[in-house]
Amino acid sequence: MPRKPATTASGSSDKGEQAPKAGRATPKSRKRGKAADERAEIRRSEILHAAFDVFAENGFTNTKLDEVARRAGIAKGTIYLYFPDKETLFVELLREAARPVLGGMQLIAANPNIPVETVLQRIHAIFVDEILLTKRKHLLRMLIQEGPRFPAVTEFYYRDIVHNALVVITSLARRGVETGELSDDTLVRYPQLVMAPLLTSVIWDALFEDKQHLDVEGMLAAFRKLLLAPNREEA
Amino acid sequence: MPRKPATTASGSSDKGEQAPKAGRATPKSRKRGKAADERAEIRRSEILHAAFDVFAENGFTNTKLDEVARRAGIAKGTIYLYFPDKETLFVELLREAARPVLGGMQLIAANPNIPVETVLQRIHAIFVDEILLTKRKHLLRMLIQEGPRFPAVTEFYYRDIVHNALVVITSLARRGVETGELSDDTLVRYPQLVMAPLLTSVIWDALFEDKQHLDVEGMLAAFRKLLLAPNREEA
DNA sequence: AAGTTATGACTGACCAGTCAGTCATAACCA
DNA sequence: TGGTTATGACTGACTGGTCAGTCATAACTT
Repeated sequence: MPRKPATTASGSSDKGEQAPKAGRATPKSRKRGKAADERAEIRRSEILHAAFDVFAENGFTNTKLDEVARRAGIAKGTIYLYFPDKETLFVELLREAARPVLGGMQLIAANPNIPVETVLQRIHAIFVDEILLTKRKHLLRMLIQEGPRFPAVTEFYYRDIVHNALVVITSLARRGVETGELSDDTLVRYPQLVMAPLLTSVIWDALFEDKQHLDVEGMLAAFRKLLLAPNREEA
Repeated sequence: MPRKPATTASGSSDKGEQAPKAGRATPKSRKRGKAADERAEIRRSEILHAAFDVFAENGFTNTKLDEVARRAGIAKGTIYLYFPDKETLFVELLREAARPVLGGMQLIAANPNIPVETVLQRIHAIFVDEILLTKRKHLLRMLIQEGPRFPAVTEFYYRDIVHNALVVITSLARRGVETGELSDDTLVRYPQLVMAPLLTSVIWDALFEDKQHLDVEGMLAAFRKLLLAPNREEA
């Protein structure tokens, strides 16, 4: 919950002002040339980068903007030149973090006629490389917990990531059924299943990996085999 | 005038006392009869019940003990007569919440020689009934996010729930392999797979259910079929 | 110099945890 | 039994510390 503003009883200098809570707050570069614009963009991403680390480590509420500023090597006030408030910084961060996964997804979607097994493998690989092996896994955990508090975030993730992924998987599954690579229409009806072991991996990694190792690659491979194997005839 | 001095001889009875931060803090009912002990137990569970709701709705950090007190219909101070601090209240709550699942697990473990399919079905059913269809699903999401901050919690959950479940599933899988109900040893090597669609369901429910309905029972059934079906021969 | 960007001390809301004091009930007394 | 005292569960105003967001001022750019 965004804490109340500090309502300083200062001068009455509000005259319309910014529309409430509307995206970008980058220093208004009216006359700035590309040099300054570039610098601003760099600043912005420096802040996002620092924010990424801190949010991933501490979650939304436990992240202090003082800490973000410290890690970015700037003063706290500077953050507010680039983002209107903590929540927006958080949302932008999640948007940013989604990019590589989204990109990978689209890349896969653009390439039809590759064996179903290969595509599944690639989907799993993207997830492992871009999430499980990076700090993004912590953002994912955050999303799981905090998502409901930020409708804009879940909306974005559903529309731009989840829906896309499911479409890709579903059409893939359809093809698999037609070509006989898949034994039934389970994946067509429940494409979410493809992501299930991935989510499980992230959760296991965060909570229990120190107690018992989980061979994620192995599990994913075994899982794909389950999905594919139409029939396992003995010799 | 804030707070009278009036030095009542109240707090002069400390002699060793409990070690700091160690479990129970129930009002020391030394001479109280069962009536009072009972009342204390009721109070305790009233607090836990209120805390359950509030923690489930808001997560750890966003839960205000003032709110817990309000919902329990008591004063905030009273909470501290039963729990030493917020964290302990939280941990006890999670312990309490784990019981039914743990119980169901043990029940299943105690009954060997039931078809593998049935056992899997029961494991899924317990999870659905006791977690997905209750507010416990929110606690589970919380655990996913906050777990790493509370080692005592993950330790407890691993030892008492997860490990148990995996043992049950593993031995079940072994039996399945022997009897031929399972086509290979995937589940023996990766028993975590059984839980994967369940976790996915909880996450989907929290984030995307309002955007797209997921038929959990159907997905679980389809998934079990994948696990079992050793071969799907056409007629 | 004029305008833009950066700073960090400051403000006020917020909240976990405390403790002096209250009061219903139990225990004791005549 | 009726009256008195002791008990301790309960209360909620209060403290100390935290932190999002502000703004007067400084530093830099052009």
